[in-house]
Amino acid sequence: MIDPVLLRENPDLIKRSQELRGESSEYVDEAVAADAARRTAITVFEALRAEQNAFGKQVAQAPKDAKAALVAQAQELAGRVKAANQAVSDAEASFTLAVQKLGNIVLDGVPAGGEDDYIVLREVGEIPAFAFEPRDHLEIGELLDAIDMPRGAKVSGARFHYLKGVGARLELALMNMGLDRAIAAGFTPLITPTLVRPEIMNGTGFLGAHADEVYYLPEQELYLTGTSEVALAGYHADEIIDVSNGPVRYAGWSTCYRSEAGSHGKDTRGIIRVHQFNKLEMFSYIDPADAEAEHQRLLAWQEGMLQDLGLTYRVIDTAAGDLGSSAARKYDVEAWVPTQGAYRELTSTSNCTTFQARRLDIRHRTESGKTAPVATLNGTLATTRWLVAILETHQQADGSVVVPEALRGYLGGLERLEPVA
RNA sequence: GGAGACGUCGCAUAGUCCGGCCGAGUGCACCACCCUGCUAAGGUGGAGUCCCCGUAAGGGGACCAGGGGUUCAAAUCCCCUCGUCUCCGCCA
Repeated sequence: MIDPVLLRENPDLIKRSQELRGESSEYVDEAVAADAARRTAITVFEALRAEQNAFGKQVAQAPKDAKAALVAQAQELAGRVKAANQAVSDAEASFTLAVQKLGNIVLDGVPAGGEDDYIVLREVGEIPAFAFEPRDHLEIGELLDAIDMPRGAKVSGARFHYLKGVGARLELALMNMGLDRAIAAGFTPLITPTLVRPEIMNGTGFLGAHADEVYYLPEQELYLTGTSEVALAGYHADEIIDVSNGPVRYAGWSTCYRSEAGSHGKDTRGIIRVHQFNKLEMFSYIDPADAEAEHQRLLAWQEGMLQDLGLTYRVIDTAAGDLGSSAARKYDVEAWVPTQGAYRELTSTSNCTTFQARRLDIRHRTESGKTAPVATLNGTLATTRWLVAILETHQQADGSVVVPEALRGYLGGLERLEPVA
């Protein structure tokens, strides 16, 4: 949620941000008006309530014979208080509705525009060349008996898969490698719930633009999370946490569920886009002043993973219109996928500044002793999709795959994945 | 699934039966000062969160798990939801 004080005092700043996102700046005016209406309603109600409170004391102290008359008088006042109270509730609901239409304020330097207006910050590594016709990840996965799509479909439907044998081991190895690095960097591992209550799902902002991609269990009113970010952000909801000695960092390990509504026909082959996958997610709660530096650190850890896995990648600064409502800036690291001849997103790291924390009511105590919202940041350290780039990049003519050195320790020293005869 | 108990200001509790003097007492912990010369105790004071008005000083409102209701008035009475605990049943 946008800072209401900022909305009041500097609506133009928010309008500029909305324009960068390609969204209506009229929402800002609506929110400002709703805020004014809300405050007026509060003032009216509080004056009446003060009167009622004073009256109540009189009634309590009045001698018995005078009480009846006073009570009769108070009844009329009570009616007005009730109406004013209802007016406040209505005005607050309208304000919330209006302000929730506003996305986080985009940081300086974020490119304007939509999905295709990203800026490439850097390309790292050589585009791999093959002396043979490279196989795509699914073909390799099947040669290795590592990925089983047909049985995934039989049991659960399209976009479900089994990871088997070295495939299963490879994913666990990758996750463990990420986890070890996260721990070394000061992250506390956290295996999170993947079913969450509506208020948490809403608080993290995923019921906005992503609402149709979210699985929902109406019977028990629970949402399946598409990323552990939801449970990680919700972890400290309604709390005042101590970030005076540096960020509070968690590495969340969870299965993720995405319905992928609206992406029919896209990436239907293999495990690039599936309904269920695993992910290791970094999450930081931090003093807002340090958020941008932390964002760079998260990005560096992500890049370190890609580099040590021998993957070729580029880093993009996502355009404002492609940010998602909570993020003020987002970097994607995209790995080269040889058979697609394209970079595909493997990680994403977002700086949500205080937007998400304000919505979830996560605060810290500033030096002056006041409370203020913290900043939250998140970034992917490993996911199932990485197997695509690893398998394709390190494949050999005979169908085997060389295991990147950094991963071998997590596979019992295995240096090469061999096709199953 | 059945039966019951409970949810109060960091922690522990009082208050709820019999509504107003309770935004709320006490203990511990905390902060400041004082006292004491010894490793701990004593004294005084302070301190919650959120919001509104105000340049400010200050004033006002809300908050007793959450929501709704009764009432002139609700921590206290009624209903619902959530959570915790105990017992029984069930358990791939």
